[in-house]
Amino acid sequence: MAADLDPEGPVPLYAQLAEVLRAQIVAGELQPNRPVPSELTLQQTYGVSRDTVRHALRVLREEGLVVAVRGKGTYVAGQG
Amino acid sequence: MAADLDPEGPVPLYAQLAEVLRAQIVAGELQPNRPVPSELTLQQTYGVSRDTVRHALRVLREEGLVVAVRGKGTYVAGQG
DNA sequence: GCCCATTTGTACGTATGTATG
DNA sequence: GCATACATACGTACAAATGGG
Repeated sequence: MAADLDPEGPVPLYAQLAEVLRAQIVAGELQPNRPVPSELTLQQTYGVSRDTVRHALRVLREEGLVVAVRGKGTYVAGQG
Repeated sequence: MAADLDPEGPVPLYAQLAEVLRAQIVAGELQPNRPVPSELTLQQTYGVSRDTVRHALRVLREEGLVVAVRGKGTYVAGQG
């Protein structure tokens, strides 16, 4: 599911996107040690810029929910 | 003293700038509860983009060394 | 080893919004 | 109203790492 984001709302787009992805992780739609959609895919899926995508992913990285690997992708964090 | 950054070196500009500012804070050249130079000033002083300046400041914020206050400035963290 | 596509990382430019003074 | 300053968000380009052919 790609719930639309609301550019008009008070919540920044990056925060909205982070929340969407966080929910998918918590719900198990995105599984541990499996890749999150690429930045390009997320851009196209949600109609936002890469800056916004990367800001959202940064939030999730800081929460320890995902791990980015250069040249490969961004993965849902595993057990450790 | 505005040590030049090295765009050719292996260390990212934002990391170099963060290190310069961190050193100034630790050395007391930038004092607690006093403002760090503005993003614009840092851009001009070091000849880097706003993104680079903001990235450097974000690093310092995450380290708890500075606190950004919207509409005012970025301040060296105080004791409490 | 080399080229190429993909993906994340870094860097810069610009515009607009929001808050303070 | 205006200037300053941080926050968000759009765009572009190139570098670096990975993996397939």
